[in-house]
Amino acid sequence: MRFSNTLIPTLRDDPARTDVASQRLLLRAGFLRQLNAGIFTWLPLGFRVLQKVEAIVREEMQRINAQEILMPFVQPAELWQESGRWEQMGAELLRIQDRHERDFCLSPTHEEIVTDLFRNNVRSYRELPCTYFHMHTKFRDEIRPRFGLMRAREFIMKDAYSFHLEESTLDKTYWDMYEAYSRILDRIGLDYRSVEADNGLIGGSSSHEFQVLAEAGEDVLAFSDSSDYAANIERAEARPPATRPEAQESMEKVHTPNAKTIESVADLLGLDATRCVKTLIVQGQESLVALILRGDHDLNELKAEKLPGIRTPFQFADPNDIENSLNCSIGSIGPVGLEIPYYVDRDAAALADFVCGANEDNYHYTGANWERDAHLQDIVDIRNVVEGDLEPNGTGRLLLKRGIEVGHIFKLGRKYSESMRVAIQDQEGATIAPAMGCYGFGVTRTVAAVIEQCHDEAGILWPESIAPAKVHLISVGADRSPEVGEAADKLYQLLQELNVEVLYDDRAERPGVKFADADLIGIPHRVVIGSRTLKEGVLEYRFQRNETEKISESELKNRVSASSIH
RNA sequence: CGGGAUGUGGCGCAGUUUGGUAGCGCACAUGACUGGGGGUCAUGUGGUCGCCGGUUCGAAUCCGGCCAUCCCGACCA
Repeated sequence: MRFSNTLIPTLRDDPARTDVASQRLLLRAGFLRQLNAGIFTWLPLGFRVLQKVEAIVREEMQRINAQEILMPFVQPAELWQESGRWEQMGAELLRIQDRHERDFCLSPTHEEIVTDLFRNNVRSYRELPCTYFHMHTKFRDEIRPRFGLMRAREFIMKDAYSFHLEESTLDKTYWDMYEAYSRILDRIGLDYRSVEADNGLIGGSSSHEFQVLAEAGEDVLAFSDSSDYAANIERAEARPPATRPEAQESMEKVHTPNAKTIESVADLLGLDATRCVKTLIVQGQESLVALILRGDHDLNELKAEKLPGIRTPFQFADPNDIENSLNCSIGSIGPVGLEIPYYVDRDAAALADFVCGANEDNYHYTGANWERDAHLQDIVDIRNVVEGDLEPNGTGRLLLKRGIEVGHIFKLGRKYSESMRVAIQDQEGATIAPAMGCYGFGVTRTVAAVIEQCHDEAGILWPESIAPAKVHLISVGADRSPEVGEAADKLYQLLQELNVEVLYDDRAERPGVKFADADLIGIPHRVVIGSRTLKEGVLEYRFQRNETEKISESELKNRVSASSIH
């Protein structure tokens, strides 16, 4: 690949309004261009990286005997109506019509198509279990595309789907997939964690996300400092607190003018927020419902949404409705004498002598105690864990980190096979709907995740596994010294003969420009040929941002081929 | 959808308050000098100022409408 013959429009300045490293560097280094909100063109260098990621994913899918197919991007509405998702999906599903005014959608995922494929073509239990995958463009009309590739509307995902007669094989495929994802990320060279994840509305018994650790990540993950426990904060749990201490104080009503937040109440009373209780009012199915948490804790809406009697989707109550039914405003609510049903978080339930709203504006109680002053039932876990919490089994403490979700595997169960009437006969001739698993891996997002983890001030630092080329060959001063040009051409030739991918910067640019572009592009091995080193009969070599060395041509072969084993 | 911002050559920006017919840096082209970390000088090319309408003798600038992109909140690979 000759630089002079390749579209690599590097930018001297940072593009405007890009505060995520991956987006900034992909644009600056000439890998990617944005066409529209969340829609991108991959330029030659970027496309090569993409293909490398795809190749690794493909190999690992083949290793676990998944069969590669390619399903359509434009899909008829009928299948989506059959599964019920045509109605459920909302605006995220981009709907279009053909010339006959028939409804179609751009595929955000392929459960319907693969299920239809399966029911029309697989007849016997003997063919199960089986797994199909493809790597294809997806379109999700995200409410807010952002962070470049990390939340694009059009993106490439590897999605795999498995079909099973019995749970045991689903379980096996699930863990095969788990191993495959781990291998993919190991091979790329990413620092990642697999975490227990929320299954969302799909349900099922098990779900894991593969999260690449990065500050720019949109997810928060909780890890134990001394065990394997790791979970998305959406579902992470802390060990429940020990038993509640005995009541010491008697309850008193105190005047707390204008103290409407936990912080201001705690300040006013000279107490820590951990001694207070906060009462949030949300929409229930029949009436308003209160959720009671310790003052310093945050509500986890996903956990709350799953409680009986809470309306889905989760919604906080309207402040006017609260005033009307409780006769006091949001900052003054508390469990004592509260006339609507309530749930108490485990940590709030373990408090004694606490402070809470008096259900009367500008008043709070101090020294309140459960059972004596407010009834206590429905003790639940509805808070987000915080750093330092004990992990669920109590052996270590939780740490929080941010991550980019690049993979998600889960067991679908029979949601699609039942709604779409898939029937397979088992050995006894009984007709059953197969269990399914689905396994997504964000290919384009992974490219962004790699850059988030592998870059410095000067540019990208590609791991060798997915770098657009192995060697960046730079000629310096070839335009006025023909020997330099000849030597560089010759080395370019040689490397190609050795099957080493090389980007050859043969432009008549000043050295500074070439070096700056090379730093930006981030190909791991850099070789410079100029009149100085040519005279000495050596090559100037640098690996990533290491010190420059002078090495021989045969040594270069060693360095480059040694690194190709991974 | 709610809140905030921005749209001016390929990129980054000024000009808008106070209307007078578009400018700077980079990039690009040509030439000279220079020659190992984005060099210097000279001469050039390139813009319906997001779109539509209005006010005005005259609009990038004022008014109205629309569109797009970006940032903060709910979605997800």
